[in-house]
Amino acid sequence: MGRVSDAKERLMGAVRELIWEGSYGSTTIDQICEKAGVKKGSFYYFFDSKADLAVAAIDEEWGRRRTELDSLFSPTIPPIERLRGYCDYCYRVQAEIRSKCGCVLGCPLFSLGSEISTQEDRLQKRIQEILDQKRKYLESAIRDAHAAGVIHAPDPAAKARTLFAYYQGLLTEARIHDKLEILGDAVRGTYELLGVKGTEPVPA
Amino acid sequence: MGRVSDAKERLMGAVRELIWEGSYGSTTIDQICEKAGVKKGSFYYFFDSKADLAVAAIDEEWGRRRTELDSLFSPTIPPIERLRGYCDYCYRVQAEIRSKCGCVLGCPLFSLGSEISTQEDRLQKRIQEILDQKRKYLESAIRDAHAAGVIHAPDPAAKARTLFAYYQGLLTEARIHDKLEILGDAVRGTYELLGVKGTEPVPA
DNA sequence: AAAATAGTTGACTATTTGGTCCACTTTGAT
DNA sequence: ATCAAAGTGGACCAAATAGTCAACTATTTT
Repeated sequence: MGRVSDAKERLMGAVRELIWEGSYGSTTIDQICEKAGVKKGSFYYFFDSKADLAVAAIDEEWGRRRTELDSLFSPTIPPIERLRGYCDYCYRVQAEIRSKCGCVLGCPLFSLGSEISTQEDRLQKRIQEILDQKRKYLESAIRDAHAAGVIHAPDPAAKARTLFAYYQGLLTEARIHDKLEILGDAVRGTYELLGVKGTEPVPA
Repeated sequence: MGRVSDAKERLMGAVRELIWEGSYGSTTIDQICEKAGVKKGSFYYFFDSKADLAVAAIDEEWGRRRTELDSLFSPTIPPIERLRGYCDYCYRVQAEIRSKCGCVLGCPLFSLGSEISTQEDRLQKRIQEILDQKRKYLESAIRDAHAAGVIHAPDPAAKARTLFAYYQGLLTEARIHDKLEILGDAVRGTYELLGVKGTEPVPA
């Protein structure tokens, strides 16, 4: 089968880091190659373009994230607990990245999706799909919470869209302001938004 | 006083459009000059760099937006009405841009801020400041609403952060998915998030 | 061991890009 | 009318960038 190599994986890792820490537009193929320790010839042996690499890199990463989310959103966990656990998870991820890179970086998919929304069609499509899948986790937790009578959410899909927008907004604000504390509001915001019973304002 | 020119303004307009329609990283100085109908020599006569131009362009635009927001958030308007009016305004702006450019483009500041968060310090600072100012409109409407007894929000700053994150999340989703309808949820989301009385779920 | 497969390398090209320079032109003020 | 300030044009440069290619090397299969 000829010689084997992990250059492909190194390239995917490199582009992920560079885009997340900087931006898609500001990362060059030369930079990616240097970070991955791979020559340009090899880059073009594996990929056709930066966009092509980005798609592969995102897919690979999503595979990993998905299993983490599967366990965070396990139906064995009470639905509101799942959301709380997800908030904690996001906080932990950002805290980790900050201690490693010195910056809060937010959600790589959301930032990238926003950046290239009018360019790179293939990449954009993939990002949309993955974000849609992520929203499903929230939707199902919300539906279960409604079924359990913990919240009132007759339209779980709509609620999930709202909650998802809020989460992504928070993460992006955390990136823009480089402030981890911003994410500290996530759980409270979730409860407010869903009107979780027991934490509601005292009715007037 | 020598000759006068609007080349400076044309450059600011051009960079705003290019960044909004594409991204900061993908717009080049040559492109900006071409769109503005200005030669590079003149560009560098007025500005030191792309980042320098971007700061000026943002400031200029913010001056205009601010007066619009001032009237949308006039204290003479009932607070919840202000928020509803703002949602409508956002929708109109996006609908307009879509019919002009063919795409929903979201909030230029938020997208830009997310893109360059780890680069271009001066620009980033300015974006943070303006976003902070925008949040103040929400904060004051929320405070007034609380005072009027229309909502329960003992910490208006916190509520404003939550609502702002939600709005920005929605706008960015609208950009990412190029879907205007996403913004149709804004008013409902606002009411849910603030627990506006009269639209609350029936208590169990 | 040979052959086929898989991956590497670095030198190379063409283009784009940011940035400079300065002679030139237009305009308002005197 | 003239002079200085304000702005323009475009040639020019160096560096960065995307992308190509053919010769080379390492590994597995037969």
